Amino acid sequence: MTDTTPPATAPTAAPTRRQQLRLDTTAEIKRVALALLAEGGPDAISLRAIAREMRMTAGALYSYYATRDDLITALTSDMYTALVDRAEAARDAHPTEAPAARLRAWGEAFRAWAVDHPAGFRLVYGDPVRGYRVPEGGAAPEAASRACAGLTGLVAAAWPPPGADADEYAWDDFDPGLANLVQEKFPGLPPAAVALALRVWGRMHGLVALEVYGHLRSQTRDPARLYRAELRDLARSLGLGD
Amino acid sequence: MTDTTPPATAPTAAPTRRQQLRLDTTAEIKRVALALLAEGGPDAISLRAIAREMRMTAGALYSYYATRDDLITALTSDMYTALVDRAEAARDAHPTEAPAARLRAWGEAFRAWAVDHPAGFRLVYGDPVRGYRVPEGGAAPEAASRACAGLTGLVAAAWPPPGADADEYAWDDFDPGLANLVQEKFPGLPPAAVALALRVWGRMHGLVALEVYGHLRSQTRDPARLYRAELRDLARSLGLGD
DNA sequence: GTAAAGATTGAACGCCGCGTAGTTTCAACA
DNA sequence: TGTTGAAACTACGCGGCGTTCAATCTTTAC
Repeated sequence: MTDTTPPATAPTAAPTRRQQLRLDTTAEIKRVALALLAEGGPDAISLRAIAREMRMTAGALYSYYATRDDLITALTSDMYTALVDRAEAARDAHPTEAPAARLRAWGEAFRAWAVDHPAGFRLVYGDPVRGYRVPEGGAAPEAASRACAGLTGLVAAAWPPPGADADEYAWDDFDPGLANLVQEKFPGLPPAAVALALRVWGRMHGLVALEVYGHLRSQTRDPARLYRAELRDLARSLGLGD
Repeated sequence: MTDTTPPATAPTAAPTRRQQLRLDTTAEIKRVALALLAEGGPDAISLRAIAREMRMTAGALYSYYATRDDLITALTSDMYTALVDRAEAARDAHPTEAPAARLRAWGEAFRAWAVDHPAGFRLVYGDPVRGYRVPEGGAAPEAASRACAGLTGLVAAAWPPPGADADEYAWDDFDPGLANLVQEKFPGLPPAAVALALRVWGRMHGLVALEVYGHLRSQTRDPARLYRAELRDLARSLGLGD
């Protein structure tokens, strides 16, 4: 019964059973960490708590993540990517001919995700975990670029907006990566569109951040309604019909 | 030389030298805590760190604040009050006849304060310190009400806005305290104005929050310019001339 | 079947936090 | 001058954290 042993000619290509288990455990660590995050906020993510939840010891986790910050970084990337995925999907549920609907869908998805995952929102947009230092590169900046590009696309569909921006912007007013991405995907679009996209981002972010951090709930009982009105106003200000 | 000793008829009214020293120390504790906050963020506020800085021991601080949370509460109130003070002062530097200038001054002051005191901004609007539970009443909610009322006043000066809100709002859609305050200060103003004020708040908050948490600095090199444009747009959307 | 490689343990280290005693210092007051 | 009482100090207790390391168990490979 040993004649069918797979040839060891491709030591790295074969997904060994061991590697599979390793992947599963890695995924479970992240899943547990996210659950802890959702329950107790960013500070609840501790290696010991994760290990406790998984009936392991804290030291064992070091086989999977070299350090706690690496784990946090992975979590942040996952959350950010999930958020952008959801926003893009919501946007793409509407045809290109309905730019207003696409814009509003993006905004509503942004808020819905934040309300569904308040701790994730804090992880991505708020104070990171105590003692955590944000690394330079990685997947999180990539997700941010995706978000900016997506918003710029929504702005591009409405370009030029009615209130013509008298301000002049240059491409090097922005992050080179983002500028290149936009110039490539939307040729002919002026840099002022990126500025407008960032403002749109801020406008979508404001009410959601206030709500997630509990500052709206003590003032009004229906933040969703406020946000809907804000999005309607936003689309209108971009010259997109209702 | 003892005949001029102040009469001890008012034992509680006389600010004893001892009480004075106590007040001074209390103030110094807050000052040191704010310095730590500015340097190391909200999590840097610990009784031990404060005591270290003041060449004291942590236990001694318990003579001044019953618990750490009380100190945090006091700090938050101070910061929030300072923010609203600054916004109100900036607004009042312009005459009532220039509502657009008043609105923009409020917004610019809001951002300027946040950029000057990023840690304070996080303390007020972001994640509070680890393990800290926001108390029910106190000065912080009062400052929030002041902020809302101030914004409502700015909205009232532009009422009704051009894009007539078709939405109907009722007074009990909002916090009773805020509703009463607004009805008292601006009689005749419909509740929809409060909704608009909250949206204005969110709009001012969005870009500032992104900037303070570092999400804007990696995208553009001049957040102030974006914010200025946003405020201009905001005033325009309220029907206030430039 | 056995030996290598990997995964996991358990204990330990060092650090930090909040909060509570009991004791000592020292300035204000009579 | 002696008394008093607040403020500060020392010393704990308790808990949690990230991280390391030798030893042990388990799976894989030959």
